[in-house]
Amino acid sequence: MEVSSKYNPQLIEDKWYRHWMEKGYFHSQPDHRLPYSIVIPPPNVTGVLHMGHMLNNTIQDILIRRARMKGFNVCWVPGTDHASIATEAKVVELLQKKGIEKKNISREDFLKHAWEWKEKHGGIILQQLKKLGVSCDWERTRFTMDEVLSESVMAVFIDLYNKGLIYRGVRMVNWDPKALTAVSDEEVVYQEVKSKLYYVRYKIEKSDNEYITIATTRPETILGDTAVCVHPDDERYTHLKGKRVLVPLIKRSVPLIFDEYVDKEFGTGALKITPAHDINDYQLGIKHNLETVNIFNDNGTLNEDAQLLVGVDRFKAREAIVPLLEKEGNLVKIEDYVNKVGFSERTQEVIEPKLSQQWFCKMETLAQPALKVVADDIIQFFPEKLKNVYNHWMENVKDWCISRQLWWGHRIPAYYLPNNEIVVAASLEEAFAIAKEKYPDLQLSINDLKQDEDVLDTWFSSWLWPISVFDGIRYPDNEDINYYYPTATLVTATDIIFFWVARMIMAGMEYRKEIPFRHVYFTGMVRDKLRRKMSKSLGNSPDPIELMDIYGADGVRMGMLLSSPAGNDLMFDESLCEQGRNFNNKIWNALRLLTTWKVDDKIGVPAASQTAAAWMQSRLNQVMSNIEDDFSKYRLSEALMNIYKCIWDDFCSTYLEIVKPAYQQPIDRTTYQVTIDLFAKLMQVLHPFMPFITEEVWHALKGNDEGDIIVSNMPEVEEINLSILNDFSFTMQIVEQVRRLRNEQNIPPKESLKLFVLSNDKKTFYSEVLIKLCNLSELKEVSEKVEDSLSFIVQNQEFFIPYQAKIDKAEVEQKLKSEIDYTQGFINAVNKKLSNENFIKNAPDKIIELERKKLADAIEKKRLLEEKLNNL
RNA sequence: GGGAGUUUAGCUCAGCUGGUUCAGAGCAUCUGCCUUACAAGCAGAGGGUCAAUGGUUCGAAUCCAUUAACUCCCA
Repeated sequence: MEVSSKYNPQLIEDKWYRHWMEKGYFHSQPDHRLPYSIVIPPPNVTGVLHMGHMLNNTIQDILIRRARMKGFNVCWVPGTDHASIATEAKVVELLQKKGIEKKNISREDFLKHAWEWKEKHGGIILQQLKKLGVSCDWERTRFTMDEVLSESVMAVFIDLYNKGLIYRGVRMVNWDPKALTAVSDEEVVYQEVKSKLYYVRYKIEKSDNEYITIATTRPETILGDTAVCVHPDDERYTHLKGKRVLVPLIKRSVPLIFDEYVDKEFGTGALKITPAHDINDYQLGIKHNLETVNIFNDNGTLNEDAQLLVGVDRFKAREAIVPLLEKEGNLVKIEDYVNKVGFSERTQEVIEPKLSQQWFCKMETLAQPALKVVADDIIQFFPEKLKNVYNHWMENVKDWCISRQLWWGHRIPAYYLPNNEIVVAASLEEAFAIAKEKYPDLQLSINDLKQDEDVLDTWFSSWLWPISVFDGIRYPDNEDINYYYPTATLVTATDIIFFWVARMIMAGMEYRKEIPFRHVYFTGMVRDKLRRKMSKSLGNSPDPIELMDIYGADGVRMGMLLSSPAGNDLMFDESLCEQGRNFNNKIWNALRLLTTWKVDDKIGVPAASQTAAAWMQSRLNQVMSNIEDDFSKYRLSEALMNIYKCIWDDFCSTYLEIVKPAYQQPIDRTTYQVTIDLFAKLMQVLHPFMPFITEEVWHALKGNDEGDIIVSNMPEVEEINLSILNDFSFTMQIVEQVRRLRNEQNIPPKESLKLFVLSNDKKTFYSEVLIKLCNLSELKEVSEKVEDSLSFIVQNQEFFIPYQAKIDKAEVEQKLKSEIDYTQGFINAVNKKLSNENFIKNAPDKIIELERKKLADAIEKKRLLEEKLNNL
């Protein structure tokens, strides 16, 4: 049969994915086996597949497939989250294109459009993931707004409210004037921007012509100033104690206050205070009992209370106020300045600190158990260093603003009564029943109850994910949750350690009294090779689907994994995928070689093949044992590199070259079978990394009767014969020397050579392997040096190849001399060490013994080199 | 401003509780090969003052201190 010399992934990947699905291998039900479960970090319904998902899901699939082959009952739950802000923004935009304004339609109509959008676009990313080969249990696909998950969110809200852990209050929140909603502290991204520092003078009230000059980056907020503050120790201002100042333009009289909060060195040492529009000012306002003047509308324009520039956008106002101040003569100067400004992660809009009524979740009591399980290593982080980050946040945790002024999401189950009391309940009817009982005098009708207009932060559903996907909130004792929880490993990105990981742990401890996962594997950020984040706007992110078309899913999986230790950013480069593709091709060609072999039952096993098989078996076991260790430490790229080298170098370049029969010659039955078994085992070890090609090769090797590799049993580590490994490695060192000399002397591989060994205290090597790999016509021991030959030394054993060499005597002499020098230097160093009394006294015997052996070996080596030099 | 982390070959990274010739791997580079599985390949080679300085030690890439550069988190 003619098989292409180039591997073509297109032909097989879809086929095997369909096959696995048809066989139902991805689906899991609780049974007697040990469970191994993972919940996917739910991608956002607005998203399309990007390189971060590729990395994250490749890792999960590797863990899942390996666990499956190790006999666990494996369950990987896929799903998506509803992404309040992002989705609402998309839907608003879509409606705008159709000429519909959100404010002109009802909540119900808006939600209809949103659901429509979700049904149409929400599943794209999961479909795309299938091409990558992910073995998720698709029958369990969940969405954070599914009925089960929504009811879970409601139940948790009500429960926490009843426990007093959820409250409503006026706080300074991060307001997104574009999305018209509050966002949490974690959703604010601080970035350095070039701005200006404006120096403005405020007149001292009841003085003739005395002023105090402040510095500010936000002159438009002057209109909301209710104080000016200086440091109590600042001598420049002590004489102003008890005075009041006049706010420019509006001439509002405000107190001059003294507080240590002020940095004397910054600007003029005098700070204007706007409690409604800055978090620090707000706190000072409370402390000093200041008035609060809110000058902004929700959309960031100035309101009536600003008195000036009413209706003007805050950034326009910043420009517009300058000439006004100038005209009034109170603008002292303007300087260039760089400061950090908070942007909304979702809309990129500059965040406006704003006082508003919001719902909060108290964190402190929830944080305690969550801190402890990580501190005690009941949950382990990979890499461990992220424990620090986690602890630091948890120890300083602030209450979580959980309300969002949006429609798409879980509507807060709080109902307001005409007397301004609040009832929290799962439904209007329940709330009504409670209200009636609580306030019988009110004569309530159900229409008197008004539900809160806001929805909950998306993370308020995500933090329940490991429980709610198994319906463990509504039915805490159901079979699924009891079996699959806690999950094995969470694979996620470092940047959502607070958003998500920390809160999931809190929710787990609160609602299951148990951790949600044992291990957390943090992936880094996928960057381009210039270390820039991959982003749509930079256009530096390759399209994953296209990549898989070019290199195959297996190739891309390898590319993702090659250089991504846990927690490290991954500098992605397409050439990594190319390496993956090349590896696939290598495997493919090894398979092609096997298919060309004719088996002859009559021939015996050649000695070289027997040796090669024994060695390869030990070697494979050694590699598998290393991989076992790698996995226990989540060193996945190391594990992949180990199997990569084992297949390419050990199996293909060495083993196959030894057992390969001469051209058109048959192979013996035993070697053939051993080779197939070895190859199949290698495929099993590789399968979690490269599911498609390994399934294909497995079937080509074993036919279809032995089942599929995906559900085969991962081979166990068996005996590792170290003496075979050592002797073989010595043998290969000899092979390398012979090849090197061939290279140097331009001796073609087809020309056979003789090799003579000087028989002194000889080390064991495999002559049959030497004969085959070096193309030797003769290999024998000699008692004396061989004249007219090429010679080399391996581990103090001298070898000769009779050959009329074209040798540059001077060059060889030079080389030998420098090697002798190096060896002498080494001898001196070891001697010095050994003659040091303190070394002999303090070092362990084992080390001293080693040093003595090093010395003896080096002396012998030097003797041989000198001999060689003399013989030239 | 507070905290954490990183710095080893051209690139991306290993190097555990100091001790084998410990300075490693993959890729890239160079040289020679279309050797009947594979040029997406084969064989071989070169390449590093382990960021800098000082200290501890018989012995430091590894431990400590200081400095520098970069990265991230928090305010």
